[in-house]
Amino acid sequence: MKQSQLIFKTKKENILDESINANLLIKASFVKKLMSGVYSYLPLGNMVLRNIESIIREEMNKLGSQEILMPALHPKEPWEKTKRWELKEMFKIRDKEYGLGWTHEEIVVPLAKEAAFSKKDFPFSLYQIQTKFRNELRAKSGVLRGIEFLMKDLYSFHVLEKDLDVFYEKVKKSYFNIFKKCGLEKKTFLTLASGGTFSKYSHEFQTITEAGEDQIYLCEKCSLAINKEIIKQEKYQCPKCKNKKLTVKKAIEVGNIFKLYDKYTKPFNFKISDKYVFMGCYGLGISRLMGAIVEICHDEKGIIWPEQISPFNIHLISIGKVKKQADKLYQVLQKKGNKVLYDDRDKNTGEKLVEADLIGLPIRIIISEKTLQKNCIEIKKRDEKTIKLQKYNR
RNA sequence: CGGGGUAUAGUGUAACGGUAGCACGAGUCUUUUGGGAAGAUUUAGUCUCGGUUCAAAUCCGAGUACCCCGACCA
Repeated sequence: MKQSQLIFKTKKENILDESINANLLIKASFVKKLMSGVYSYLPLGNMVLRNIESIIREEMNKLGSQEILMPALHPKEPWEKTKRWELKEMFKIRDKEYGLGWTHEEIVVPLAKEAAFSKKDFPFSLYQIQTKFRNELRAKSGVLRGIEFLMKDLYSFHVLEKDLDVFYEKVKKSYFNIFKKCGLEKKTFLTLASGGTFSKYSHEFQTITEAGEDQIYLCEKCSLAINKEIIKQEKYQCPKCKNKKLTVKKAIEVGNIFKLYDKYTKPFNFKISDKYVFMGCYGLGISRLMGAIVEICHDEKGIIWPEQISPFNIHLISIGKVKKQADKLYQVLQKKGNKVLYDDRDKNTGEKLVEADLIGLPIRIIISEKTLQKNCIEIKKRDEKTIKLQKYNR
């Protein structure tokens, strides 16, 4: 894509009173804040979301899960069955007869019940990538905590409890594959959290960052983390290896998985051979992941996108009067299968370089009169300081 | 949802109850072209509703929005 055609341009001014992710994403025009906790995703930001989605889809499909898309607009009745209609998370609209979905157990359980009648149908799982609405009265921290946000939610159904256990463990692994591709693997920890009334533990996936709103207690021995709720029950020791030296860190919860057992299959009377179906749910905040990536992957100059997340892999920048040669190089790079953002604008060099660092694509290629004199182009990785010259015959 | 604060142009700010100004940004043109360059020129604002007053950005009331602390959450 030619940068001259990018409608939303980077901003020079810093945004005050905002988190790092909001400042950088707004400044580089990946997002635009519409109101507190609600953002528009502009072309570059939208590309990032799509990239995160495709990483997730790949992993979900490996789990054998099938993708569906449920409505965001829900009727009151199923929520009354589970006694969750009155929870504060629900945005109620149209004389409070409809609600905007903040999770989808109430919709997916009746859906699954209609489809699965015999033991042969099990186990199975369904997932969706969809906009959720959650009536947080205090949205903050940029895209880390929206009242409207993009989420992947996966629901699994099992006749046997041990099948639920097996699937649950598979999801854990699959989530770590996702975090790895998102460049968050070193900072993201499996965290023990309360399972609510129906199981001892659930698991959160917490990414360590100063922007995080949670505190986790990290066991350096077995890299398990424990959240605030659990730490008191466990008397300040690691439940796994009994280590008492725990480090407190600020973190953001990017995912949460629960064994729900029959909590939601019971109210909807979803049974196979007279026993309630076992269920698990597995959430992953996609827009929140985007924010977490920015919080982790940036320097004082701007964002440093991990390869698989970046909207483009190459930022081609022309300096000076080399339009013909640069246009040609743009074509050549694309033909080799690269996704290229081509800064073809007639702008001051400094501005182009500063903007490139801000936007944060993994590889920067410069073509200028200077490099062409040596029959070269200049290649620099965003996360490295060294500049390499590479032979290039125009 | 509890507590506190703020509201003037895209952003940041100024104006005693008496002419809404400055800087940055953005647009156009020219020059410049290896780290947000220079000149010329243009653009745009008092959150909403009500009250007090000869006169309100300024004082008062209500609403709304935003920010901060807490609670909750992907």
